[in-house]
Amino acid sequence: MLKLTKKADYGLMAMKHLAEHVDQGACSAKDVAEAYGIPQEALAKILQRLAKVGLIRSQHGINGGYSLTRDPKTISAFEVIKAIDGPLFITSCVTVRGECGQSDRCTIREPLRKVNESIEQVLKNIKISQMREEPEVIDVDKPVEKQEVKKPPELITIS
Amino acid sequence: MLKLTKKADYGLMAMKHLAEHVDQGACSAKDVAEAYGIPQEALAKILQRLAKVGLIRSQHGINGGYSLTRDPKTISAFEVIKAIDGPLFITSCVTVRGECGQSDRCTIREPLRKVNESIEQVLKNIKISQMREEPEVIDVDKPVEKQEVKKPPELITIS
DNA sequence: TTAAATACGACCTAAACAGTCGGAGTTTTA
DNA sequence: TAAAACTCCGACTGTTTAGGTCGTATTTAA
Repeated sequence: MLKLTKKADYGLMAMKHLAEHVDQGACSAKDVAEAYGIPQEALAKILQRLAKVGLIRSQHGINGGYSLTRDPKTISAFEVIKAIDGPLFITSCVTVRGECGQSDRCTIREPLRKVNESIEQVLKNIKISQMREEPEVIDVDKPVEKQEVKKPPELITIS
Repeated sequence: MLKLTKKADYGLMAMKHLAEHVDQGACSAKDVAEAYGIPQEALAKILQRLAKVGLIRSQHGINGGYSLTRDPKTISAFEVIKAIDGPLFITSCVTVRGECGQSDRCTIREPLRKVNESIEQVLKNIKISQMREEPEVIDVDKPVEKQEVKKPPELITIS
């Protein structure tokens, strides 16, 4: 279905939360979990993985928690997702060795690899600091004309 | 993990196969399955779904099978994947109604929706007729300098 | 020392994925 | 025209994986 896991979702939310609270020291997993209604233990495990790869640092004990190690402007969604879900491949065929389980000549491997690269670039280009909820409300019942015209700089090309 | 299902993989392979054999009438599910080592019945079901949405037409009886209904230049990977796996959303939050199960204010919904749109565009821009295996061999052991510079027109921007 | 927090592993449940089976519908051919 | 050969079609079943829970150990500040 080509969708992100919930863990990755949670991780992105947590990273954004940490980015918005850099001034007030570390945030505990409990705080973040309660803020968004995420199961505490599940989030804790995610934060541990983010800490393991160095995206955030952990602080034990009272008033401990997690805090960013870098400027949120420099942290991409790709890094976060990769840390949580592992390397993301659009298809099971596309591995490092490029071995297709079923057939020797899966004829669509190379084109899909390019698509994969494109998606990686999209995710690499969006930073934690950019992830702000726009106040725009999208009403699906009353079709607004301008709704789809609002993103001229969003330009995608594939060779 | 953000990966395609095998069914979508199979579907794309089959569509490409049909595109390459438009001149010789319909191809049976058996033929396609044997050509790529795909379980026959599994592929049959996929082809059925593609037929249901009108991307291909089915023909019963001897010498029957499936054939494209449109020019492969006009069929995008997005259409095929959507027909097989259903509407693809990068995150479980992003539904039509935009309701996040856990929390009322999942603060990353809008940014991820944009990413989702970008990925859709990538998949819409690649057509079945374009999916050809390039002869270029990528050797991961011997790092080639030019390897990453080979795609200047592959340009992606996100606002 | 105690309370509050992370760290880490094992375990369980539910849902989606991957594949299989028998049945229904067409076309051919004798 | 009727049976046989070939194909599509839809329901069904195992297996994997994601998502979440629990328990315990470790660290730190008050």
